[in-house]
Amino acid sequence: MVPRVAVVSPYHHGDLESALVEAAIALVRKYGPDHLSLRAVSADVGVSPSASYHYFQDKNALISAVGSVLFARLADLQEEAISKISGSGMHSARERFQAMGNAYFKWAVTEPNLYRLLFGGFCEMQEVPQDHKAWRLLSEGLDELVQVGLITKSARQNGEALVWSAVHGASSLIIEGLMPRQAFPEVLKGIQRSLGMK
Amino acid sequence: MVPRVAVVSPYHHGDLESALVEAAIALVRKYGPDHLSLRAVSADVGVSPSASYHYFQDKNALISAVGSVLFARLADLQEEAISKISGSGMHSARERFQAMGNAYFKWAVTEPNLYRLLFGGFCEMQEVPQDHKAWRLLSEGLDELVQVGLITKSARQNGEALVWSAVHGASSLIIEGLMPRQAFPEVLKGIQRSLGMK
DNA sequence: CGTGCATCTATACAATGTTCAGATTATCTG
DNA sequence: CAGATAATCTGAACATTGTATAGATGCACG
Repeated sequence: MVPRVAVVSPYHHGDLESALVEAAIALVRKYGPDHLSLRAVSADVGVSPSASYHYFQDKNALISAVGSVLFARLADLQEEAISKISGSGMHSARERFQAMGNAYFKWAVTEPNLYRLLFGGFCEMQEVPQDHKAWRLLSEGLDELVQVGLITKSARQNGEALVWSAVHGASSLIIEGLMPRQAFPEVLKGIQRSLGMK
Repeated sequence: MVPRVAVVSPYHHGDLESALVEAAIALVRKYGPDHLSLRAVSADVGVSPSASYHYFQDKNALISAVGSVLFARLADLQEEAISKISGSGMHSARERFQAMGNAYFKWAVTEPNLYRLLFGGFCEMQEVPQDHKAWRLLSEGLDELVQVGLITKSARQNGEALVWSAVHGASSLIIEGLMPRQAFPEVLKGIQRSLGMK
């Protein structure tokens, strides 16, 4: 028997669930989604591998939890980028729209492993999140472009699909090395042409 | 010196390298890129797990080999779809262009696991060379649109980036369940608007 | 104070990637 | 055509992984 004195780390962690998620994010960030190990996550938190099964059914469940956290954070980054541009005219509306796309792309290239986990089929995201912040931001951004008269109402219709597809596609192809980084601004211009933006 | 034809010998396989690649493709197709097992691949071919290390440095090398095979096959499918549309007028040029995008998308939705392996960061791919069939088809398709007068020369500039980004992005988002299938035709329309296509 | 319950540990098991020594066969040399 | 040499494959081994099960631990509450 080991003499048991005052233990530094308590038996009950207190907030193990989110601690596991954060540790998983850190490990995916470093080594990629396919090299995420439940045991390494648990060890980083200072807990036995079995402990995580109290909060997540299996490894996939943890990954899915990571996915929704990351998706929310990406939306936060976009919102932050938008909020830095004030004004209500045509100029600032366009800049806000571009800032949204740039924030998305910037996150992809600075955190390719997190991006892969989020959009690479690792986490099961079943529903089309119409009320998700990311979708709301895009939708409201398009609405603003209509309101300030930069695009027509008919060009705006279903604009979300084209915009998200092009921005996501370019980000994905670029971080996988299939396209040069310099292509992204061109894609942004193409999106605006597609919307008939002046 | 050249390895000879496949004489059915229990010990020497004859064409193990490509047999491993084909078996890997079949397994990825079924179970996804992250559940590909070297041992299962070897077992399917009827060979010891160690045998594959004579042809591939490690699991990643096999996956990368699978990747370039798949990329070539995707291009073949696109070429086949294009070749089914004859004629040299504006109408057939547009149809060929659309057929290319549709073939890409169709492959993505019918083989999501292969698509994920190819574009999900599993295989280390270098920047797609200008002389790759997939790039050539896209490039020539855009050139044809200019030649028949469907788009202007200036709108065509760097059109590859926007087209590939949008088609790839839509395919990716749709197979991951983030976008409804029905959004793809809208994206195709958006691409044509972006090119100023009549 | 002690009883119940949520939380965490220990142990075990099968599967995986990978290495290495050796067995088996094909090919070449004399 | 025989024997040597190189190419190809096997077998066993090791560390690491996800996960299941049984038991230990400590908190809240009677």
